[in-house]
Amino acid sequence: MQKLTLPEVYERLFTAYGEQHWWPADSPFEVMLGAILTQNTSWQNVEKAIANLKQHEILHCESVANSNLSELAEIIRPSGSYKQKARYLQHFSWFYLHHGKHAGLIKLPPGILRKQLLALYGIGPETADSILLYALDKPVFVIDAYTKRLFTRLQHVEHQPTYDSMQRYFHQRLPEDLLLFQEFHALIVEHAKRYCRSKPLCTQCPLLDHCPAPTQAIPLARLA
DNA sequence: ACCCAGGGTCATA
DNA sequence: TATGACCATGGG
Repeated sequence: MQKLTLPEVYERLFTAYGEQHWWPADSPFEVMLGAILTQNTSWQNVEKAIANLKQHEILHCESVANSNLSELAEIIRPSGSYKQKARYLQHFSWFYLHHGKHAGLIKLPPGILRKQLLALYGIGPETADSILLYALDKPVFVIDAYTKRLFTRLQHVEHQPTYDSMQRYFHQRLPEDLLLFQEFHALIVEHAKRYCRSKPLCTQCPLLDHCPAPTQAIPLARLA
């Protein structure tokens, strides 16, 4: 059993699952809010929160920035951790309203912009990179718990890799291609949904013959 | 009843 | 630096 290269893994996932059409949203701002709302939360619950925001017609940075905090919290309640996330959304919306949307901040180099995002309350590395990749079209690879689990399992990295080391691994081995980065991460998530702990890897897994212990699930919590 | 979800912050040692 | 508690809804 020899190790698959990253392009080979991508090819297999793409062949198995096809285009994923990420990120599902009507505007870049909706992508940004979705990236915050989906923190440790199923996308199904995020959809409910976004539907509520649309129904109240406040899915704009001016509206969220100026909304009443407790009312905003109730509107996004289905997404869980709703009081925290209401603050996150409002902080981000203020930032985007005053420094992003009309100022030239989003034209800054990705590395500079990434630091600006990371300085915001409620935005960590994965959320920042999701915003950069899917809302602002910057070629930045997104690392999540699924990515860590899969590529630990495929013996590309050691146990408990850090976010930055994992990201460097992908950046060094893949061409800097926006659409590739967008599609690859979406495919990893789709793969994880099909082969998660409750649904062990089976004979239809496109990576089965290169997985050393396919039926042995690694708890996500151990890969944080 | 438990575990998890397209994480992040904060207090503690 | 490295764990652990906490956030909190909804589905399996």
